Amino acid sequence: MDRGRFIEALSRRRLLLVPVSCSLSPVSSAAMPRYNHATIEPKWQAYWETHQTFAAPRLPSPGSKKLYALDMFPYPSGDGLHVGHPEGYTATDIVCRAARMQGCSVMHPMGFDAFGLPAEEHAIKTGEHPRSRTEKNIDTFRRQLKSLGFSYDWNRELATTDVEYFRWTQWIFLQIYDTWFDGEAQRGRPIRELPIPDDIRKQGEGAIRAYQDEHRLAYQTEAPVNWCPALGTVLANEEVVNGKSERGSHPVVRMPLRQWMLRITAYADRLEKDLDSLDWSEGIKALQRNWIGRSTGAEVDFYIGEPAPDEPACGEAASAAAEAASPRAGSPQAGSPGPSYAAWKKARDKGGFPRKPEDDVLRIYTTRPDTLFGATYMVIAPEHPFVERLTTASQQSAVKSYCEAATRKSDLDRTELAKEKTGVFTGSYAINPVNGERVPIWVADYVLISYGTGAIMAVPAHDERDFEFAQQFGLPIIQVVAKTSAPDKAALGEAASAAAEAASPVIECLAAEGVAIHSGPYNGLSTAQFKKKIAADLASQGLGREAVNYKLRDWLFSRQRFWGEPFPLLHELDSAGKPTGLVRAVDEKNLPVDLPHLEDFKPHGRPEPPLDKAPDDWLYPVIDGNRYKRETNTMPQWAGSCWYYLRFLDPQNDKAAIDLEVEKAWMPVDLYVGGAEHAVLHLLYSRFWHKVLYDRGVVSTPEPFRKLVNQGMILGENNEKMSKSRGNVINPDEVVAEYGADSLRLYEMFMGPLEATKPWSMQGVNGVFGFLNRVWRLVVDDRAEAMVLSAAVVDRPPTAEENRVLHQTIGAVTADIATLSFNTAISRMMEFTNHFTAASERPRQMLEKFVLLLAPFAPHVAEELWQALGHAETLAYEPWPAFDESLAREDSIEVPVQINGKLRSKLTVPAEADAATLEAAALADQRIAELVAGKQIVKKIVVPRKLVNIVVK
RNA sequence: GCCGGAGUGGCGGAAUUGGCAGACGCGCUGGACUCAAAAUCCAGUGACCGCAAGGUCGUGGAGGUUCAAGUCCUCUCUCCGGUACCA
Repeated sequence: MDRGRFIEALSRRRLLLVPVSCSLSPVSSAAMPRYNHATIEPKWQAYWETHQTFAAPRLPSPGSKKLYALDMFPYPSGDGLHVGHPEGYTATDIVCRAARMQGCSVMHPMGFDAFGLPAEEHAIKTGEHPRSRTEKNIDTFRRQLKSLGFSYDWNRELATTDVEYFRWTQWIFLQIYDTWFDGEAQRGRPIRELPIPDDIRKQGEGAIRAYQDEHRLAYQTEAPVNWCPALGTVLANEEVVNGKSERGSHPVVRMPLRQWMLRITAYADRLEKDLDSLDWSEGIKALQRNWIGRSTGAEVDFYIGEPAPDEPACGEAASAAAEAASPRAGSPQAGSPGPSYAAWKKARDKGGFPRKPEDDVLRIYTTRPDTLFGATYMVIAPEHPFVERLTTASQQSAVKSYCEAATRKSDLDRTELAKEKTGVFTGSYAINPVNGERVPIWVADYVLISYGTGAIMAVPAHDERDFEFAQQFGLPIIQVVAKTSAPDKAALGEAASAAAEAASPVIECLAAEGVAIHSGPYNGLSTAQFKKKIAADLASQGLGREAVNYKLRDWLFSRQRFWGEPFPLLHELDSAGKPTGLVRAVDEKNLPVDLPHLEDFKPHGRPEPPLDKAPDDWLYPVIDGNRYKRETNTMPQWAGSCWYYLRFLDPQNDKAAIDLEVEKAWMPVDLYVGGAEHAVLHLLYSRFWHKVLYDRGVVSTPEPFRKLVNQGMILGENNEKMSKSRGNVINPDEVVAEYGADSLRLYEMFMGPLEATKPWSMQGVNGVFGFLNRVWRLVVDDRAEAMVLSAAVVDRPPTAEENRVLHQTIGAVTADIATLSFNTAISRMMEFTNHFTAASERPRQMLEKFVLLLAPFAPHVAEELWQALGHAETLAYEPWPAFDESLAREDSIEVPVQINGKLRSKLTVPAEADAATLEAAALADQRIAELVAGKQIVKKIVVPRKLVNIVVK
C-alpha cells in the first residue's frame, strides 16, 4: 500500500507537462530571453509543489538505496532566516538532488524547533500568545526556505510546538521515566524489572515506590535556580549577567527548587564508546569525549572517627604550621592514630570496602592513588554533608561564614580564572590509610560537590591546584614522585625517613608521571605500576576500590517557563491538599497534556513555574477519587529537538511516535548537517534519548546520526561575526531578490570548504551570478527576439575532445559531491563553461549532461535550461550522467623535466609513455641537453605521468 | 592552562600516495564593442632582477629528512573555536 502511494506520486510527477510548456510563454514573450531568475525561480518552485516532486515514499522503494539527509531544523526567530542557515541546507540539498538522480530513495524533511524564550518574553510584554507569535515566525521561515528551492518533502513539516508532536515528546519522556539503568547489563530496562531488595520489600508498598523512584532515569532533586524577586520570575543562566538580571539589572539570588533530572550519566560509557562507530570528524568526537570527561582512578576512605559532637575541639591551629597538636589517644583528632583507628582498619580488612561510606570515614576520589603518601591535607567542598560535624568549636564561625559566602557565589564566580584560592581549616583531621599519618581537613570551594565524592586528598607536590592552595596557606608539600629518568638512589635510600624529608621545601609542582619515592614499600615503582598495585592493595584491605568518574552531569530537565512541553506527571495530594510525595504518570491514552489557557503571561511573582497560575480544572485533576496536582515545570527546548529526526519519518502517525517498520527502513540518518554550536549538547542529549529508545525497543539502531558535518560560520564582509550591532548582517531575502536563489546557493557553496569559517562577499555573489549568465548563454540565444537555443547548439555527437572535457567534468563533479567538496565541483563546472563559451559549436547532448550536473547546485536555472533543450518533465529524476573514464583520459600530457629539482623544461608525451621513453625524451630535449652538457649525471628519477628529475654534479 | 582547527598572491580559496605551488572566482591592468558608460568578449596578473631569452626568491617562522616538501619530522609564533579549579 505504501508502495502504491509512492508509485502514484511518481506518476503524478511524470504527467504534468502541459502546464509547464504553457508557463514557458511569459519568458518567450519577453523581448530578449535573458537569464531572469525572478521569473524562473517562482515558476519552478510552484511546479515542484504542484507536482509533489519531492514527496518521499513511506518506505524506500524496493531495491534502491536509501538516503536520509537531515538539516538541523532552525529555531524560527523573529529576525527571519540568516545566511548561515542556507549554507548547510544547500549542502544537503545538493546531496539529495544528486542522490535522486542516482536512483536513491531520498528522505529530506524540514521543520521547526519552535519552543523558546523569546516568544514567551514577547507574550509577557504584549499579551500575545506565544503560539501565535511562533506561528507567524514559522510562516516567515517557511516562505524564506521555499524561496531557496530546497527539495524538502514539505508534507512532513513539523514544529516541536505542535500538540500532536509534543504528545509524543511526552510519551518518550514517560518511557524514560519508566526506565532504570541496569549497570551490569549496561542497558535501560522497564522499572517493573528493577530487583527490589528484601529489606525494602519488607517496608511495604511506599518503600518500594520510593526505591523505584530513586532508580528511574527521570528523578526529582533540589537544584539551584536564578530567582529574580524584582521580575518575579526564574531566569535562565544566559539571562543573568554579573549576578544581575539581563533585563533591568535587578538582583538575582540562587535558591534551591524542586527539579526534574535525567540520568544521562548512566549512559556516559556508551555515549563515549559508541562515538568510535560514527563517521564524525575527530574534532567533534574529541569535543564530546571531553564533555563526557571519563577518568579512572580510585575511591579511598580516610578514617575520621565517629561523630562526637560533644567531644572538645582538638585541632586549634588555623594553619597547619602550628599544628603540633597535643596527642590525644583514640580518635584521629589526637596526635597519632590510636586504638579506634586500628579497630576500624581491622574491621575493614575483614568486612571489605562498603558500597556507601559509613559516617566514620571521608571518602575521596583520586586519579592518582600513587600519590597517597604525598597527601598532606584534605579538602571538602563547602556543600559537603560533613562540613558541620568536622568543624571544631574554635573554627565554627570561620567555616560558617566561608560556606555562606560560597553559596552566594554563582558557579561563574567560583570558577573564575586565575583567581586566588580560598579556604578554611575545619579543625579536624583524618588518617591516611596507607601510612597512618594525620592530615588536616580543610573546606575550600576549589573542590566541587558535584564531582567525585566532593572531597579530595590534596597532594600539593603533584597537583597544580593543591600546590597553589598549599603555598597560599603554608601547608606542607611532600614530593613522592620523581621525574622518570633517574630515580635517584639517595632519594630511594632516604625513603624510610619520609617524615624528615617532608620538611625540605619543594618549590616546584610535578604533575607528570614518574617514579615513586618516599612511598614506603612502593618506592621505585613507575606511576602506572604503582596505581595498579595500590588499587589491589587498597581493595584487599577494604580501604579503597577502583572508580570511574565523569565530568558529565545529570541533565537538569525542567524549566520554570510557560512555553514548553508540560510534563505528563501528577503529584498525589492528601486530604489536606499537601503533596504526598507520590508521583503518578499520566496514562498514555490521556496524552497529550496540552498547555492550559492563561488569562495573561505576566509572572505571578513566586519562584514556582508560571503554570502554577493555571485554572484549577487543569491543575488539579481527580482520578479514581484521588486528587492530584499536575507537574508545573515544563521541558527545556532541547526536548523537542531530541527526537524530531524520528518523527519526520512518520509524521502523521497517531498510534505511535514512529512505526517500527518505517524506522527500520530509514534509520539511521545518513548525513546530518548543522552548526558546530550544537556539537556538544544537542547531539549528546539526542544520542542519549535515542539509546534509551533503543534499549526500550522503540528504535532499532544504537546511534541516530551516522555521518555528521558541521558547516562553518559565515562572517560579515568585514571578517567579523555577523550581528545587528556590527551592522554587517546579510539578509537572504535581499540576495534572492537581486541575484536569485540559484546564485545564493551557488555562492555559499563556492565560498570555500563547507566546514570552514569564511567571510561574505557581495562581489563573490556577483561572480557566480555572472557564471550562471554564461551558462545561460551557453544554451540560449539571449539576443534573439524569442526563447530560442543559441546557434552554437548543434545536433551531433560530441567529438573526442568535447567528450574529454565533458567526462572530466562529470568525473570531478560526481566525486566532489560525494566528498561534499562543493567549491571545487563548481570550479570544474566553471572551467567547462569557460571552455565551451569560446567554442563555436556545442553539441546538444553534451549540454544536456552538463545541465544535469548543474541541477543539484542551481536547480531552477537547470530546470529552465532542461526545458529549453526540449524536455517536458522535471529533471529531478533524470539519470545522473555516467562517467566514462576512457573518454575522459588525455592522450598526451605535459611532463616537467627538472635538473637538481628545478623546473627546466617540459615534454609533451603520450600519456602512457613509460620510464625509458620519458628518460630518452628528456635527455633528447634541447634545453636539457644544453644544461647537462659537461656535467656528470649522478642520478635520474623518472616517474611516468609525473616528472623527470636529473641530478647532476 | 587544556582540547580541537587553521596560517598559501591584493582578497576568497585550489593542489591523489611527497612530484610543474597559486586551479576556479573576486579585484586589478590593457584591448575589442560603444558617442559614452554599463554589460559582454579577448589578453595579462605571486615578488624581485632582466630589453629579451631567462634567472633568483616564494605556502606564518627556524631547523631537519629526501633526487624532490604547502604536504613528512622537531621546535616555535599567530589567529579562530570549545572548555575551564572535574582531583
